[in-house]
Order: sequence, then C-alpha cells, then structure tokens
Amino acid sequence: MTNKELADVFALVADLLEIRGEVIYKTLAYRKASESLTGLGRDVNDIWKQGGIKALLEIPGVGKAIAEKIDELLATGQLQFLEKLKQDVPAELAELLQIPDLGPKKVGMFYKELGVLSIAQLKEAAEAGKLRDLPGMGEKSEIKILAGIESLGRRSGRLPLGSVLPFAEELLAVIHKLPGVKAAEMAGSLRRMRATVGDIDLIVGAEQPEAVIAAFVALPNVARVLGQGTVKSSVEFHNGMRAQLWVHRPERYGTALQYATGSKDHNVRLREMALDKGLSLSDQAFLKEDGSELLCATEEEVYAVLGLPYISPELREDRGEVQAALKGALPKLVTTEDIQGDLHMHTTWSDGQMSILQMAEAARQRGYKVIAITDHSPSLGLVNGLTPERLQEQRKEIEKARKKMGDSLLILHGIEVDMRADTTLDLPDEALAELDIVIASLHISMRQSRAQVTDRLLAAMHNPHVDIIGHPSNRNLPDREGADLDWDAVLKAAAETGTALEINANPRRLDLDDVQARRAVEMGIKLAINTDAHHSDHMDFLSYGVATARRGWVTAKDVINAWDPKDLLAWLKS
DNA sequence: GCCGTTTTCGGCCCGACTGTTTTCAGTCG
Repeated sequence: MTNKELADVFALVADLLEIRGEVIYKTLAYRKASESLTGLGRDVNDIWKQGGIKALLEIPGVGKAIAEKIDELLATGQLQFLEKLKQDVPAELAELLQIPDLGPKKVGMFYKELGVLSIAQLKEAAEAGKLRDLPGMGEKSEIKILAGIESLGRRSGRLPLGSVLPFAEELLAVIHKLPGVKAAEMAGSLRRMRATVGDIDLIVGAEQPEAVIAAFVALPNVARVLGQGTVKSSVEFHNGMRAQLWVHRPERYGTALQYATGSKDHNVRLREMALDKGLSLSDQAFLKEDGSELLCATEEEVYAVLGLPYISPELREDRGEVQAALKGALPKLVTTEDIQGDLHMHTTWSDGQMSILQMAEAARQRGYKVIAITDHSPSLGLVNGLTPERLQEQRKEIEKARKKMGDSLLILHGIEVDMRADTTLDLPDEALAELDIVIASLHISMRQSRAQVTDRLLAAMHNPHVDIIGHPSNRNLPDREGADLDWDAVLKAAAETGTALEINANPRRLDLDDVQARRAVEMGIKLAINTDAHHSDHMDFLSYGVATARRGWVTAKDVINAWDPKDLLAWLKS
C-alpha cells in the first residue's frame, strides 16, 4: 500500500467513527494521522521494512494503536478494526459527509431513522419530505440538504492554485475599493500558496464591518449568498468558486489575518505558546488573564508578542517553522527577484507557440540574464520533437538570436529529452554532448511499477550529460497523480550525481512538490525553478514555482537559476 | 487516539452562523 492508500483508510476510519458518534478526539487523531501520512516525504513501506512498528511511532500523529494498524495493513492489506466498524456504520455513509452543511450527526441520524445509505436515497427522502419531522430538522434544513446535493455536482473539490489565484486577485482588487475598507488580504491555503485550494478566504480591516459585508454579498458576480452575519459572510460566485469574507476592525486586523491564514496546526502551536505566557490567542486579540485585551493591527505584532520573528505564510504548516523561529534559524527564502533566468522553455521548433527570438525578447524584458531553449526530443511525435539533425538546424537559429541579443541575455541551447520506458534516453549521447544544458523528463509509461519508473530516473541521472530532471513525478493537478517513485532512491541519486531537480512552476504541476523540495535541499541537492513556458506569457508562472520552493524552505543558494550566470555555467561544465 | 522537561493523565481552539429551538445543537473553518 502507498502512503496515500494508508491515509485514505484512516480518513475513512475517522469519518465512520465520527458518524458512529465516537469521542471527537479519537476521530481527530485518525484524521491527523491520515494527514501526516499524506504529507510525509518518505515511503511508509520503507520505514516499516527498516524498523517495524517502532519506527512507525516516529511519524507525527502515529501512536501505538495506529502504528499497529499500519503494520497490519502493510502485512495483510486488511484492517480488522475497519471491517468490524463497517458492520456498525456502512462505509457508504462517508460519502454523505461530502454534502455541504451535512455532518456526521445528521448522517448518522438519517441512517438510523430512515436507513439512508446513499446520496440518491437521501435526495429521495428529502424530496418526499421525510427529513423535516426528524429532531432538529425542519423545512429549511430539508431544502438546504437538497441544495447541498445539487452543489456537489457543480463543484469539483480542491482546485489547482493557478485556477483560483488570478480570480482571487481580481476579487481582492474590487474589495479594496469597497467603501470603508482600510486593508484587505487573502488568507487561508491560498495565502500559504498550497498547490490546491478549496475556497477563497479574505480578511478585511474596516471600521464598519456590516457595511462591507453588505457590499460584498451584493457584488454582481455573486450567484448565491451562503451565509451572512455581522463579521463574516460566505458566497458562491457564478463561476462556482466560493469565498468567505471576515471583517474586523483595523486595530484587530493582525490577529484576524494571522488566524485566518492558518494552517490550523500552526495556529494550535501558537496558541499553546500564548497559553504558556498566560495569554489566550483568538482571531480577535490576545486575552490576558485579568480579562483585558492586547490588540495587534499587524501580523508582525502577533508574532512579536510570542517572542517570534515574522514567519512567512508559506512556512505555516507546523513543519518545524515555529521551533526554527525560536532558534532564529528560519531560512532566508528564495524570492522571485532572486531568479536570474528560466532554464526550461519551448518554441515553435516543437510544441511552443513562439519563436526562439520572441522568447528571448520576452525574457530580456523581464530582466532575465539567461534562458535555456529546451524543446522536446523526437519520440514525443505529437509535439514535433527534435531529431539530432533538427537540433543542428536549431543551433543555427540560436546563434542568430544570440547575435541579436548580444551581452544582454545569455541563451543556452538545450533539450528536454524524454526518458524512454526502457530506461534509455530519447537522443544519443553524441547529440546531448553538443548541448549547453540537458533536462531529462518523464512523459510516457508513467504507470510502470515503482522499481521500473524509478530506474528510468536513476539511469537519466547517471548519464553525465543530464543536468536537470524536469517535473520529476509528472503529476498533473488536481487529478493525475505523479508516478509512483521511490523518492529515497531518486534523492540519493540526485545528491550523488550532482543532478539538479526541477520545481516546475506550471500551476498544474508544481513538481517537485514542497515536501520533496525540502528534503532535497536538506540533502544538498540543487534545484531549478523553471516555467516550462510554451508561450512568453507562461513565464508569469514563475511566482507559483517560487512559492512552492518557499514552502519547501528553499533559499536562493539552492537554486541554480538564482545564481549569477557565470556560476551557473561553471556548474553546468562541472 | 495522541502527546509530554511543569503532565504517563488529562488535556485536545473556539467563535460565527444557521435553524431549530425557547436556550441549544450541528456544522464549519
């Protein structure tokens, strides 16, 4: 079983326990373990094989009971505890929790009282008016459930960051202009720049919260108002996206923004620290023991009260950032300004939309000092990949572009060479040897076994001409999972061979992800943050790649395209 | 069920909003 499959089992256990009405903290423990397994950089199988149950206990959120369950699952593929649980609470019921405004208590009640097992049966019962007479239910609740079921069809769960952020930025610009708005910012996972986000969280500072909320829910692209109170409201827009807005008075803006940015676990950590100092931290203020409030207008003040330096939102995942902050050991995170160039882009020579010169011009306008032209290799027939012969021809055009750009931009001639299913590369070594830079990428036969697909990456890294592994897992957000790689082996080989790993900045990729990027820099592996642009506009993706790197604690010295081009050239030669 | 140099037991965030109630339960973030 993979980490993901284990995590899914424990998430299901958590859902079913919750429906059964188990103590909430037991439920939370399973959910926490599930999340911990999802975010774990290492393969649980390896940990288990090397150290058994004892080693499993080292995983955060995994104690004796859950470690034994992981052991059972990995040994037998089954979990007796879950099989027994299913006899009480049918597993299908977990699906009903997906319906907005429907939680474990009501799902449990509908099952017990009416035998409702599926969304279809629930819909039938609601339409027949059978829900309204149950305790705590009424006509409105029934309508709400039907609306929730309908919205399930429209909504697609978590969306890639790249398809939400541009809309959220426009929305924020509109909110800034609403009367009485003193300050406004995104919060939540969007501000932390997670690869996928569920909805848009917004915080506003204003003297008269209710007026701002009234104006917000009246925006023309609001399709439905999901909730509206005196400090908080939530809406669904015509494009299906949802946003929640909290409005606080400006003197409370810092605690509010900090609170809403999360993550939940990061905030729990801060509240614990606050309690140690005799303070209770909420979105409103620090509450002192004598009942008086300590207000923070900025996030910096919140952290300062706790004796901490400011912690960037991208780091706020409770992955050791608070401990590092206490020690003054937070990394100096890479920024978009650090980036000197883009080392992965396509042109009309393969599947790009612009010429070499057009891409070069665009790069120069962005202030870049270096680019690499890296079109596809021949086996990707659909994209008109380059044969050794066409590479020779392309070289001539690169030369022309170099003359045109002069000293203002260094143009490297490269390739994105495919890793074939049989572990060979898609171009002969002689062809690769003539190029300035070689990216090797996985595109086809991703569903090979872990051993096979990992071997392809290892083989590529051991080829002396390969400089960078492009989008290592080849994931495609939000749906296509990456290849089932043995990350320990991949990272070890990258460290040994001195091969850089790419953080592909395309928001559908963000690959390496933040977790593996962090492991990579801890192992001294170099990274490249590239956009894989197929059009000059795609160079804008850079900020997504940088955000992913920042989430992975990456500093400028870890990133080869944040170096002075002279140092980059020396590294490529070595 | 997990966790811990103040704790191996007793905590585990807590307030807003809604819809049902007539003071509160369920859901959400």
